[in-house]
Amino acid sequence: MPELPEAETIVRGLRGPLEGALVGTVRVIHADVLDGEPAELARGLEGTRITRVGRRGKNVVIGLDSGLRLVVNLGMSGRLLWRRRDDPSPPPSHPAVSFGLLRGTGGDASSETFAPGGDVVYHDPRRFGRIRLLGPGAWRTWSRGMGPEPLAPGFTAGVLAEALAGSKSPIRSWLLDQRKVAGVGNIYASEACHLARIHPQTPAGRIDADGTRRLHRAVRKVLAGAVAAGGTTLRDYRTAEGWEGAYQYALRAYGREGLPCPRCGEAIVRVVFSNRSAFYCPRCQPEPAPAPGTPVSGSRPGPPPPRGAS
DNA sequence: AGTGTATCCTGCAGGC
DNA sequence: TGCCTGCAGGATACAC
Repeated sequence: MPELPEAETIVRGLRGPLEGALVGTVRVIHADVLDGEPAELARGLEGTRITRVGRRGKNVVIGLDSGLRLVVNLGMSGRLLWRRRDDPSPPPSHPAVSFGLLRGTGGDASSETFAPGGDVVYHDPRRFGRIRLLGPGAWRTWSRGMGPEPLAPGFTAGVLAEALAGSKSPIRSWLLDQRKVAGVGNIYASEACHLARIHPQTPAGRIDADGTRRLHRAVRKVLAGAVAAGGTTLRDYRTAEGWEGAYQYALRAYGREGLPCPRCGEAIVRVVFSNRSAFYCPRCQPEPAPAPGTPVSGSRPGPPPPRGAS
């Protein structure tokens, strides 16, 4: 579910209430979302101070004054909700983990007093999400295993071109690989390909220089636009405050099978590969030219050529 | 290096 | 209304 824009929106909503607060009691309702043991999580969190809330790819990262980081991957249906103590709305229906927060109420550093401020609730009906507590070394290893942040200044068209080179993977699948670029999921992969006028099954390494520039611009424009809209709510996603995003109204291709392409009016097509749907416009995003040596599509020349014939 | 399949789960929409 | 099937924003392991 949540991709980079959704994680970013959640992070922005959590910063105010979380940064500077002390973690109170940790409750684990469904231990299967944890990487470790519930007691381990409680030991690592309780009594520590949250120093900053950030993001890496699709993951929400909560930094603690102990040097540990709580890394939350929301999977398909995860939500990270902030609930004030006096929130009258019904509690989340599928809490998996929650922890209370204590806020300073005054006094100097040695006599500071704290009061309960509310709860952070990790809600996840399908429980595909993962919560892990990483020390500095494990964090570095984990973060280095992930590709560049597509909205960071360092992610240039040149960087993208270099990463694409040599890959035979369809560009939609390539974009979903978190080791290549961090944070792109199935919605924004389809959207970026549409905006860049690149067929989702184009081999990544065969996108030319102009196509690479278009794709680079498209990835950033789509992600930044979705961040500005507060993310895309199709069903599960909510902000930290429980609100829906608005980018679903701006989608150009994803989920729009049979509807007109906003650019040319042709009906959007859905194709399934690598077990996931991709949506594209067959007119704006033409089939990639066949690789050199590939027989022309449609001609079935009977028996394949003998081995070594080429 | 790639692809397809299965797996982890629940909820929801659609067909009958 | 109930039952069934298929589908869903992710990540990973496996066989080929």
